[in-house]
Amino acid sequence: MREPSIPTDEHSFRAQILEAARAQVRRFGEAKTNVVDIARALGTSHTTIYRHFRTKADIFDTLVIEAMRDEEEMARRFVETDGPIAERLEGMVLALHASKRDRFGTDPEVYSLYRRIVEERPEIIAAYAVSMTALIARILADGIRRGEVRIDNVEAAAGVVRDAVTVFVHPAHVAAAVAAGLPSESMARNVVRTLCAAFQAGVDLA
Amino acid sequence: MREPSIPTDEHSFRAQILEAARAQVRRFGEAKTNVVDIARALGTSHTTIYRHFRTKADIFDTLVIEAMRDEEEMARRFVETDGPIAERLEGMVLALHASKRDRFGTDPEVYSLYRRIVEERPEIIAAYAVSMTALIARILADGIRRGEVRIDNVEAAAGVVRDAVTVFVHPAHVAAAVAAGLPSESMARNVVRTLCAAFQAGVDLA
DNA sequence: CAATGAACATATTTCATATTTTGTTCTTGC
DNA sequence: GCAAGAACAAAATATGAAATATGTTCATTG
Repeated sequence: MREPSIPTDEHSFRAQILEAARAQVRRFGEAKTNVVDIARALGTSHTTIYRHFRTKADIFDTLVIEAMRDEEEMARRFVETDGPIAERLEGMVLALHASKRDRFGTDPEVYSLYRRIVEERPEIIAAYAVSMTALIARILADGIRRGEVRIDNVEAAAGVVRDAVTVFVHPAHVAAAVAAGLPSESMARNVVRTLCAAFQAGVDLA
Repeated sequence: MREPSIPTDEHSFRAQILEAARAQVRRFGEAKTNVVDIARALGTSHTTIYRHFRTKADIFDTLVIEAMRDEEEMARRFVETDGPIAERLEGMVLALHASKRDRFGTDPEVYSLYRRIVEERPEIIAAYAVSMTALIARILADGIRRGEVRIDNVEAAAGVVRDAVTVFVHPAHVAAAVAAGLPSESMARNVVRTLCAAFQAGVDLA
């Protein structure tokens, strides 16, 4: 047990490093962010940083993984809510989209760090996809229980939702859609409604 | 009228340049492909190339635009075929996916040129999206005529199909899916089936 | 003793300069 | 006269030395 007054307790100091790194990226961009500067911003030396993170890349990876966990948490709220699954799925997809759009608008530098890492670290996005598919599956299972939908293969149906809405949630697409001024919200709503209509009518999936 | 024996007739020479450029990219990659080398491969000087293309970027853009036109042509075959629209849409999406997967496998260097240009030239992909949406709309309209589906807003429905299958057709995603060894074909089939089930049951779209 | 920072080796980036490439213009030869 | 190439200016890129950043080791200090 460490003294609680010392703010360099393991977890909170890690969090401080991550926050400092994010602030640095936000203000100067990823390219101009180095470990020494992150350390200086915290009033320490870079060696100390390396006692908490293996490499600089590890810091950035953790930043992105945490952001994804936040998104999962946000998505989970729609799993744990009551109500028609059409509304919950729509809410979930729109929330995820809005969150990306927001990040892109308010923190472009941090967002482009996310984009780069998502692009070159497939295992991170694969894990995210697995979690998200599980959350969608839980909503769909609720729909079956509530008698709202008829689905013979919940796993496959969840995969369908995940794939069909990827274009509204994937960082690269969101950035492109914002730049192009597309009405992503209504496009996403249409897709989710169509999927739900299918599930209400019943689909046989492989 | 030029002499038919001379192979440097306007259209065919443009085509030759494009072919030489593609071959150069295929063998040495985009980075090591320059206009002088393309010219040398054709036994001419680079000045001659510039009489047919405004810039080097123009050559590459044309290469990509032609590839997209080929894809449109391929997709158009499914518009002009008879049969249940579920089969035609599925065939179209799987064909587009297979075509990308194929290019990626056999011509990785050329494929990565496509990817780069698609990423940084939104207007090219926007035009592609418009054409593709129109083709999808024609298939859906056929479905209405044949009494297979009930759709109040064909344009919106075509947009839904376009967005939902983007993940199986977009170069970046196809590359990632191949690398990850995902069963894209069956995933795509499931999405298309779900969409068709919805259209058969009837959907109201904004 | 346990955490920190100074000192260090290695990798990466930067910066100035040389070289290549792009795109244009002018000349040559048919 | 007109298509093609030589010659050229401007832009981009390669090169190599200097500077900076990353990651490790080890001595220090509280």
